Amino acid sequence: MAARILDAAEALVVRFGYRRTTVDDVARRAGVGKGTVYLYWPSKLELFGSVLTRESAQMLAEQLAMVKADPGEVRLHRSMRCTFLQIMRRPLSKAFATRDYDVLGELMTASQSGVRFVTGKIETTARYLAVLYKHGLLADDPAADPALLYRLSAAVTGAFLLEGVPGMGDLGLEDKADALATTLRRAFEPAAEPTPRTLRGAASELTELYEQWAVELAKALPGGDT
Amino acid sequence: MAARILDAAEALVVRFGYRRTTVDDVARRAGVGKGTVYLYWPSKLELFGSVLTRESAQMLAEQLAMVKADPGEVRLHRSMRCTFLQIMRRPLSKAFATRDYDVLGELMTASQSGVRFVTGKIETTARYLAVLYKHGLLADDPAADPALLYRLSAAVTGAFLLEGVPGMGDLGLEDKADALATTLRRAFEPAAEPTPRTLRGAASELTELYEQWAVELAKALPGGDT
DNA sequence: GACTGACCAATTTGGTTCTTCAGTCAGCAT
DNA sequence: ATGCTGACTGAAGAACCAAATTGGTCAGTC
Repeated sequence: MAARILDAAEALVVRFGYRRTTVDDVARRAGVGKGTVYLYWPSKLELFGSVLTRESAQMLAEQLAMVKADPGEVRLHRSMRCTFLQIMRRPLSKAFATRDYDVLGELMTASQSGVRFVTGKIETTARYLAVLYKHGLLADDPAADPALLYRLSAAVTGAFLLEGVPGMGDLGLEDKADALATTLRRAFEPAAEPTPRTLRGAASELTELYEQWAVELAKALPGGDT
Repeated sequence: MAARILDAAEALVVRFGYRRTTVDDVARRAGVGKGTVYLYWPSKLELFGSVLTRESAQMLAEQLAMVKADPGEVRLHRSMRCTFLQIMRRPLSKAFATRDYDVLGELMTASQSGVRFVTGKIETTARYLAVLYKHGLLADDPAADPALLYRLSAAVTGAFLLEGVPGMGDLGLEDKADALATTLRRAFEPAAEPTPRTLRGAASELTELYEQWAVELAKALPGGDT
């Protein structure tokens, strides 16, 4: 039930944007009464926050599968390359990452959902970086260098926000992802290639971290849906 | 006279933003009639475009002075560090770089001024990069790698646009500039330190490029002012 | 001949009414 | 009871229009 409502909300917000999507529309499309929506979420904002949360849970699951298939995927530049492509291919996440106010409206600025979603992401990124460093996959110690997280955020943010600028974007999406990967590998990773053993070690530890995070995300959603 | 009008326009736009600043206000503050403004500029948009152009001319002059004082300043990470600080310390340029729509309004999106200003900057950056590469100060050949300019834009853009995001900005301005410099040095420059001789060579060539550009910017301004 | 400010068309603003929508809750169906 | 619904309400927003501003012009002044 909750999942059906989320499906409806997602489809509508992608098509019409947050502001122009009414709770009534969502309920009708899901084939339930409006009151039912409020049985699961306290407000419109939190409903759409859940849509975002579900998207990020789906992306996390993809990421997890890729790491399991190839431990090399844990490396910062590989992981971020993949994340970049995932986000850019999902209209909602792309709207969020590129700060598309027309689509997300207040959902972007509201202190709930939107921002909490990002701060959660940042916090987990910090833990991810700590693990990478422990396994020698990061050039600098994130614990010793408070600016590291800022540097990484800036480097990644640029790739997303340059998207909205015309004239600069005549590269394919894959090319842009490669560009981001190159920058990250050189700016944040050690010069030497890691051994397969190292990668497996980091992968197993990160798998656990990801799975914990997946559980946390699932807990934030009403019902036990995908 | 043109300079006095530009001074007035600059002061007012910093304080009230483009939309809330009227041409009448500017004229009155400059102590001239409104018609006089239209003797120098064909429209409000171009008047404020000139304000932006003058700012960038001033920054270019500063940059030039620094390169003359220390040829090491031509290195990409040093140059961009300095540019970052210059822009962030000037309210107008900062508003432009951080896409502050409240201050710049249509001045940002209009096909004149704003955008032409940026495309000019990008074009010159391409020439700047070619010179750096020729002198061995850049890891990759910008002519052979069309994504290089994109990579650089993304890396720099991130530093500027992260500014508007709360929670991430608890570093000092200098720290952020250092962070940008670190990322750029590692991601775009050769690992080896350049020799003083190399730097002097690049500096003299770039000085010429900068001076050419300064002339071009001055030509775009009415009158022969600062 | 350099400069001005009253003037005009076009946009913006302020105020008012009418509509829509987020959120609630009494009641229906099962 | 229990799970769900959709009519209801106040508040926010759209639509409308008259009045005020403002970008740009040009006949006239110094």
